[in-house]
Amino acid sequence: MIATQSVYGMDETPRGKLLSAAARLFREQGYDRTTVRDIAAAVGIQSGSIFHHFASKEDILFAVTMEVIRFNTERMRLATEGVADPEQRLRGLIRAELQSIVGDTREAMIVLVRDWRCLSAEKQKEALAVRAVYEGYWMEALRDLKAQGRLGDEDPMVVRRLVNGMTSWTSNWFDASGALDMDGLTEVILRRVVMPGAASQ
Amino acid sequence: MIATQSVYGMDETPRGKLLSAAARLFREQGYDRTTVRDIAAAVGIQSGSIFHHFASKEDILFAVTMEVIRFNTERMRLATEGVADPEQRLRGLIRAELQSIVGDTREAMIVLVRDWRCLSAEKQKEALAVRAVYEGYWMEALRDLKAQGRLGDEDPMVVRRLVNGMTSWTSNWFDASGALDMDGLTEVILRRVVMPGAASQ
Amino acid sequence: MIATQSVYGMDETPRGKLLSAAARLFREQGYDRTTVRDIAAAVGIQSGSIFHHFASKEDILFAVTMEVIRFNTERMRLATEGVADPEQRLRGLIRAELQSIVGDTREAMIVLVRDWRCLSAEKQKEALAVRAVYEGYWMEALRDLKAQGRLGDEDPMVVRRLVNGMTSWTSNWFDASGALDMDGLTEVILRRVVMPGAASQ
Amino acid sequence: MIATQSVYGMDETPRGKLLSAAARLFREQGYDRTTVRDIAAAVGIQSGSIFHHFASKEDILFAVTMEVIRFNTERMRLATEGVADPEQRLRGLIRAELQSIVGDTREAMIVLVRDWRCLSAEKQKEALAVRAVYEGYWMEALRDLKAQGRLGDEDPMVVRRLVNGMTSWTSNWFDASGALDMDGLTEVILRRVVMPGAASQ
DNA sequence: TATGAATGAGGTTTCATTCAT
DNA sequence: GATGAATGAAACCTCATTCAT
Repeated sequence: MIATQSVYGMDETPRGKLLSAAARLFREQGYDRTTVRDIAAAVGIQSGSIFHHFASKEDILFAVTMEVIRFNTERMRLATEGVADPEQRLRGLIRAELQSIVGDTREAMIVLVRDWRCLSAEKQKEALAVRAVYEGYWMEALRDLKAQGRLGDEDPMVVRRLVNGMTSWTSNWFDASGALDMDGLTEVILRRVVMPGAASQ
Repeated sequence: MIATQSVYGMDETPRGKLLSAAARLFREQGYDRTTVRDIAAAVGIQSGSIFHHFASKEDILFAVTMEVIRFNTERMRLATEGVADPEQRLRGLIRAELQSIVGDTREAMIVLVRDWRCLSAEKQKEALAVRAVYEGYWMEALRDLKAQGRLGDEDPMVVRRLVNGMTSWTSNWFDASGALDMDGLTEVILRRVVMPGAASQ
Repeated sequence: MIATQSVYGMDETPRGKLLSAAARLFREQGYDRTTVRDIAAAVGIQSGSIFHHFASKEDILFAVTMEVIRFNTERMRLATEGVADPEQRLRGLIRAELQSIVGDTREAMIVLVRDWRCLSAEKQKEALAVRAVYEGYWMEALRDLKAQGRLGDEDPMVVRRLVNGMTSWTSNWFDASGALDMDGLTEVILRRVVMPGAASQ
Repeated sequence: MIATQSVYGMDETPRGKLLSAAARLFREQGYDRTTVRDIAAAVGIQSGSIFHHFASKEDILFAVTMEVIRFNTERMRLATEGVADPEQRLRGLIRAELQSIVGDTREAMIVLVRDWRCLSAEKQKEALAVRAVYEGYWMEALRDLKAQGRLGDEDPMVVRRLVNGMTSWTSNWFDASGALDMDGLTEVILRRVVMPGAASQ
């Protein structure tokens, strides 16, 4: 269930190495405080050379954003495809979203949320279009769950937002080496969503 | 239950007006992208004059941070004081935290979360010390609730973090003019925490 | 007849000193090859300080352009006002234009012609509007001269352009310390315009 | 009388295409604002490949300069050879110079005048040496004309410079599709030079 | 010959902060 | 307290040129 391949485009090419380094630096220092010299130094080239790969600093942020959205959208697809039971699908989505936020794409996800506003309006729009597919997987599972009466009276959209809040916030506190592991946390969050007494898979 | 007084220190004094303007600008543009000239212009003075009120730009961010933490800590105190039933206390805390995030201290709360890292390590530490009181109210209520068996098997600390995620994230989506109002949302969140079948207020 | 006051705006203020230095450097090296550091160094300030006086490097070029157009337009006005005879007016205009090109505003005039294209389209338009008054003095004199039959069959507009070519080009060859002085050259050019046998002043 | 062959060296070879493209771009944007990438893109190669044809960017400007000087010097030779009457020779020279400035070598001639200073002192000297032949044709004709008394008291050298100004400036205003064509303009300029009452062709 | 990634110096501009008035 | 010119470090980005392939 856990994606093990590396993020698309963050490979061993010069461009891929730049993206990985940029994601890490953006996460550590924030987009505005990371200089192109920082990024260049992290991969061992001169700052001017960056502009053979990206048109501007913002373009690097955009690339990081798009790669991580695409990668995690694909992860959501894999987490739900062929799974009939909506609760099971929801479990997969929560688990996958946690994985993206505290696991392999951790750096880029934090950047995505925090430095979103550093993208121009056009680029935000472009990224949102891709992001819509991602949210589609969630809404489909939650609506199915509601149809089965396992969401009580709650609005699936509101539930999605509350879950999104719970998962996003884990970047501020979750410690993989602590007592609670990712599977355990997945179940805790799932219990916040699915009605306990209700019928199941 | 809703605090109506203005945030301490964000009054009609020159200093207070600077803080209000800074909070708004920081929220709109981010701390790094807001210049001291922007802030000065917003209150009708010259940029050099700001340094008669604050030692540095970072000091303005720190002041905004401290004011909002102190103000909201006081709000938590008021929301719980004299309330015996832990569920009722929790309801008050959720309601108050939502108020702080999407209501009167909205601007500063977003800044607090997003631009936290722009504070020096020392200032972060100082702010965290004050913040501890705030978190104390939450943990007390949750532990009492657990003692009553109304939290199931969940770890109160984990629950607090999930709730914090849910409330914080509302800044990204909650619309006060929508179908769901703040009291309604309070109940939805409360239901994610308190066991349904269990005895109550 | 010769203007002796200094060019408006190129005075002893910081801004004025910057404009004089910029005009000289632009003339010597061209606009593109002159750096703001060059200009700043020429007046003994740091490069960043330039931007308290001008919004951009192009703005400096624009200021030089506008000052010299305004100054020389005023010079044309003085050269013709109260002079009834059109040949005499034309003599004054030629003399004044030579003065502007090889005399006191020499630096800026060369810049005006050569680096004109470095101005944005909007700024070019704005400068041209002011320049129109300048050309008005010429056309008025030449049309009066034609009405007196002292221009033969020539089109006054074409004559103006040929004169403008002759005067502008002097910046490439005229040597004030040579055998031909400015008054002498004025007469030579005037003879290229006014029909010899015709009646005169 | 009008040269119809293309400028030497600006042929269909890679080098020739580069020179044509460079002349056009230099004219449109100025030498300093034209990048080697612009030039390379205009002929469909990569910027690095330019340096197989020219040692440096300045070398391209120098080549454009030399080609156009050589080509127009040859045009002057053809315009005067075998013509005995000096006025007739002068007419040919004016016509040929206009042709070079507003006709076939328009782009390069504007560059020659405007970006002359972008050449190193050595290259300027080398180009001037070739240019001397060109000016020789003019001085010969004007001295002969003076010897015939058809230049009045004017200094032939000064007259040459005034004519040069008139012809050069046409690049700023002459419109081949206007009422005045190149032959008409030739006569207007010629009348500025040759004494009217004097004997002629 | 052609490519295209890389260089590295240098360009314009920004901006928090200082300080004489 | 307020001003506003000045600082000076540092930011993003450009671009002629090189060179391994």
